[in-house]
Amino acid sequence: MAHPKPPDTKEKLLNAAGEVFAEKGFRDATVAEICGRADANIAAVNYHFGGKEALYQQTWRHAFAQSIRTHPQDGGVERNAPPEERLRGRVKALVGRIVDENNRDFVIAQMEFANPTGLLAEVMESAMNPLRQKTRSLMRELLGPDATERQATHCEIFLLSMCFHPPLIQRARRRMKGIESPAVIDDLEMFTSNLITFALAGIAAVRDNARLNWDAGAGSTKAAEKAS
Amino acid sequence: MAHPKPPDTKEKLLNAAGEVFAEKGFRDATVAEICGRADANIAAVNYHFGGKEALYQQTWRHAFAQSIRTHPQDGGVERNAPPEERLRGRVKALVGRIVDENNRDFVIAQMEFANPTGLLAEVMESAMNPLRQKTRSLMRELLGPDATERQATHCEIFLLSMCFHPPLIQRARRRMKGIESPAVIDDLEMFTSNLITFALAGIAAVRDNARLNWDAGAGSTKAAEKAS
DNA sequence: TATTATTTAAAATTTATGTTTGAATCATTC
DNA sequence: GAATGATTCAAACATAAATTTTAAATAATA
Repeated sequence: MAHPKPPDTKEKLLNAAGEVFAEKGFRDATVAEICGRADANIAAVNYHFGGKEALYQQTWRHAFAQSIRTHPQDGGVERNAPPEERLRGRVKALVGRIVDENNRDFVIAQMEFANPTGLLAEVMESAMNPLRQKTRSLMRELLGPDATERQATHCEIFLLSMCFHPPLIQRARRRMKGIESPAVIDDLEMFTSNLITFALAGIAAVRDNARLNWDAGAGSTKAAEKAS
Repeated sequence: MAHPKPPDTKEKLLNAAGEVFAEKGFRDATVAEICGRADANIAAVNYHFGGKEALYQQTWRHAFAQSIRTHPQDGGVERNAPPEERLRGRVKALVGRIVDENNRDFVIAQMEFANPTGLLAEVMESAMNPLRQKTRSLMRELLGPDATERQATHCEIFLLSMCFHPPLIQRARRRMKGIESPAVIDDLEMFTSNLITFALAGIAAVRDNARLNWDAGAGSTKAAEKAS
């Protein structure tokens, strides 16, 4: 039935496609360039994947899987470690994964968020949901029982924001080489360290507010709103 | 010398261009559609702006200026108010500006960060620098004299991340209407309130670490590194 | 060797969009 | 109210590219 030793053209295409899509986005990437970088014929994409769109989806999946494999999500922290340590592990892993120069999936995901093609919606959702669920339950653990669902949502997005946004800015700065960059993340260890300090204190503060039954006391003192 | 009452075609073009560029990005936006939405002839862009690229730049400037005008940066807080209050004001203003459905400049800027055309690098830099300077000095005030330059940089980017990223996610969720969204920011007041609580505590924690002459004590206890 | 998988080069197909132009229209000025 | 210049218009221009298909050639297995 012909399963000739895979000449890994498919693999080469996935890697080349990762590069090109990450550099130019879906629309500006050309199959010609992808095939060029993969040392493959121009027809290879259609033969192996059936078209540019299918290649795009499989490329993201491939890149994400590889990226997760390289940077295990728990950051090497035991499952039964205290939540603060587990958070530290996850953040280290996440930031490390994003800052990795070989990362493709995050870069592509950013483009997709800013200017969606719609092709990755399901793929990304299904791939990222499990990760987000874990972050969420960890956050609930740290926030304690008094925090509202909304507060948990906010803290979760605050944390992820601090992991996602700085690398984005860093990449952008590098591309516009005109500006000698102060380098947002010049020492990853120190960056994540400050990030954890900042985040744990932030979470604690929100938790303390919750314990006092304020929904984060602003100028307007609103009555408590317990989880839905 | 012919200064006929301006039929504000130019203005209409800037607004239409704002819409279209924010929806599709520079490359996928067509002057045809822009002129269409502006009820102008297809040649109008070239007549008034000299080309699509020049229109893009002027559109961003226009959108940014209008956006800043609608949401004054200090959030209505007195210049001599305590720094915590001034921070609250700035964050409210910033988030309000970004979440505003009429906002174009932020959306365009995000695309530019994720997938740069290069056309807005200077424009954006010059427009946003003054704002960032103020945030920076405010941050130094809150961090006190013991914090390193790097810590100030990190805290600044943490704060901005929490302001920038959540609205981005929210917009993305809305576009992919397939998913009934938990709505990250359903109550702006409460969101900024939690954000401020979180951020002030985070800043305080980093400041306390700095006072102890640790550069944000991670596992590795590094010697203090005072500001450059 | 028969059969299938894969690669190749070239052509087919499809689709577009920014820009220009020269005439027509409008508004102002003298 | 003619002259002048700003603005608008419809149509064509010019340039361009990029995905997909095809049919033949090659390589690899059984």
